[in-house]
Amino acid sequence: MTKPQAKTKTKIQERNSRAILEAGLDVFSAQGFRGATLDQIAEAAGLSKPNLLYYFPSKDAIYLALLEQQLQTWLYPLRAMDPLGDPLAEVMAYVRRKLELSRDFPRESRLFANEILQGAPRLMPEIEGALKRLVEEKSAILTRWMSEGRIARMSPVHLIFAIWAMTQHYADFDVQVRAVLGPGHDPFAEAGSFLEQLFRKLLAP
Amino acid sequence: MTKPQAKTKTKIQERNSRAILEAGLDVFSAQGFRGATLDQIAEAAGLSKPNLLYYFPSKDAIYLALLEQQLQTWLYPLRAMDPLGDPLAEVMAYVRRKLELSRDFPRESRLFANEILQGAPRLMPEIEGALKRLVEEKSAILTRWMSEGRIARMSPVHLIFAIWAMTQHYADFDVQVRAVLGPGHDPFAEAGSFLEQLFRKLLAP
DNA sequence: ATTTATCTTGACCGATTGGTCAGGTCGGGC
DNA sequence: GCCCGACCTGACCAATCGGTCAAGATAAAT
Repeated sequence: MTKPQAKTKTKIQERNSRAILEAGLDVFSAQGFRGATLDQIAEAAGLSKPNLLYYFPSKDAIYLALLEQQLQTWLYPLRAMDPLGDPLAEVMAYVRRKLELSRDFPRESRLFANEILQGAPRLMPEIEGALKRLVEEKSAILTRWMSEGRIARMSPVHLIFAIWAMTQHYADFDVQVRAVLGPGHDPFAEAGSFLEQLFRKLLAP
Repeated sequence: MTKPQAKTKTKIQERNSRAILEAGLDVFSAQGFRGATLDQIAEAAGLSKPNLLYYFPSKDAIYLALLEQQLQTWLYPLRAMDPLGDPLAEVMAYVRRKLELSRDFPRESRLFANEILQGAPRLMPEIEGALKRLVEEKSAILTRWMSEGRIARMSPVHLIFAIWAMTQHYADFDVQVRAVLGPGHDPFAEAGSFLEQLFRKLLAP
């Protein structure tokens, strides 16, 4: 009777919802929220606009569903940093995983970049809440490792910022990176060994 | 008889063109090209929309004028890197100047970030031309310094990318940086000493 | 086979978009 | 005072925006 619910989805609901989110990711990540249009998303999803609005009540709902859906994936690598592991190995693994995310999910990276660039109007609660707590938790671990002399002493939060900045740069500014490098380069492979070198040197006590 | 030309501007032309570009910078940097509207720009400039279009023929023209106007300022710090100077001091000075640009001109930084995020449709010629040549020129200098053993050996282009990524991060993702740091922090001051430490250690031969 | 809930669409709506235009106002030179 | 070009505006336009709706097509359950 009512609009499709999350529970007990039919095959068609499953397929079309997925197609809409996939199309929305394409369009929102490339144009930002305001720049994207329902017509673009509908066409990319292979649906008519009214049919698209049969599955999601509004443009806003699609966008919010995308942000929510991708946030956990995006934070996972930092969550995975193990307080019991070897400090250098843990940080390097984080850098590597974050760069892999940039390489394999550049649209998701640009989706967040667009949102934050425009003041994070819809993501601010998550940033001030879950993200801030996660950074504080991992900062405490980094600080402990530093005071134990296992990695060099520095601001742990700005270390995390540096990892974010440099890995996401290769996703968000991909066209600039490729244009400046010119043909015959593999940006992500080169970035991998460059960042390996950079952080290994930086973290050495 | 014709529309106002660049040459022999009247006082009013001077004042209104400036107000439009200032307002356009505000709106375009906050909303991106597609998200910005002429009404928003006109209101921010204190002009009516038809009057705004008396000074610039189109939305596109305002946007292009802004990109062009700011590009030189944005590239200047890299241009200023002196091949005859002390390698470490020159690179550190570049980092410092780039961070100052992020601090003092965050709107300009976000304007470019928005443009490149969306595939640099209007800036690609400049990126492939002037910017690429500039990076190649400075990369050659960095490479020479490295082979002379004056700074550590690494990919010079990715070193430049790292400087861009980390300094612009503090402008483009300002709201995230402040939200995660919480109150009682001066992001740019902290970033200054963090980046000083990072690059000094990285560049040490 | 018929009912019933799910799925899909063309036509449409008011609001907003970038942009036009005819005509009005203003200020400085004569 | 008058004139002329620079400056400014209300009214308007076609296109596009996010979203609605009634009715038709399709599939699933009985």
